[in-house]
Amino acid sequence: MKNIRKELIELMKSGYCAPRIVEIAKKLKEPSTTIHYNIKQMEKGGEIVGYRAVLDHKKIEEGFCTYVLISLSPDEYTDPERIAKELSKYPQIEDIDVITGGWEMIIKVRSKDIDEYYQFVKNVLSKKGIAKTTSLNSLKEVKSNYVTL
Amino acid sequence: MKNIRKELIELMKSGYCAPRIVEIAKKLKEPSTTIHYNIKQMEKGGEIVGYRAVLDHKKIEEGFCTYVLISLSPDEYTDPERIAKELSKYPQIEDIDVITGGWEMIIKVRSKDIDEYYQFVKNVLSKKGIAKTTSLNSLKEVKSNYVTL
DNA sequence: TTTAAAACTTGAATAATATTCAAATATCAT
DNA sequence: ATGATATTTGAATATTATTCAAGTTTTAAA
Repeated sequence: MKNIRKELIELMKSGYCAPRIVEIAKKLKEPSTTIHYNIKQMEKGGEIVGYRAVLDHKKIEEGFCTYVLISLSPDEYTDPERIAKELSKYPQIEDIDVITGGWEMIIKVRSKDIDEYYQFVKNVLSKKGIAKTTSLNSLKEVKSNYVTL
Repeated sequence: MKNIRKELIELMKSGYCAPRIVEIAKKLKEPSTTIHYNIKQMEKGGEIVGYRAVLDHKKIEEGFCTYVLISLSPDEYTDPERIAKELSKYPQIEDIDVITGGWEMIIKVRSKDIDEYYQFVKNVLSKKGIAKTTSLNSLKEVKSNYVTL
């Protein structure tokens, strides 16, 4: 056995997928060439950024999901995007938003378990510029990526 | 013109997409039938829930993104999933998690603008059982769905 | 260690789908 | 109104997914 499934999942997490033009055409009762044309236009226009698989993270060793509210140190207030972009390279992070309210940033992190998450906190969230973090751990994922689980 | 693009987007938000088996096979340098077999197995096993388009919400009239921290009233503590499941039917909500910490639930909501969001708050977040909400508005989406924007 | 069942891999053939093309139609800007 | 640009569409072609059957590996139990 080759155990390529981890690699498969990594690839399909953010690409290597495509729209099903014929199925959409049937659903909307339009010619498939019309659907094709419109989708290509939306890709060119940037409305559609890509295509990906929706995964059940409990089943792929990523069952530990945390939302982290992040407070930056005062000297970073002027450019929260700098730290946000630095964080974006970590594959464990699914979402990053700069926000209003009592914190400057929120991120969504996926790890195998609390031990792996602790490693992530030590390695990534200890960066200078990050003053304080509040971890909100997911007890039950009810809806993810518009899909009710 | 038919303006089917809204419908296209709604369909592709949570389905009507598929993996690109030949591309994956080339990338991993494996026969496409092997990739096909393994992906089908992961679909049957539930690791892969579906396939969807990743969208630039700023460009599709959904530029207003809010994370809402939700406190439930004490009599709902025993079953936070009941309200979570009720909320899951609203198409504006991308994610719902029951969480630990100072709140019982977090949701991610997409709307056109603050007016539309206000309608959502009035219509949806006024449900009995929800005691208090804290809205964290996204000022800048840096990473979404594992894709850096 | 042997053995049989189950799971996985793979190439060849086929079925299904995406893409290209060209012509017709509709929309837009002036 | 009018020319330019964008969209729709069917037919032809190119590409890709799927099925199938045979071989191989892994697993579990004696």
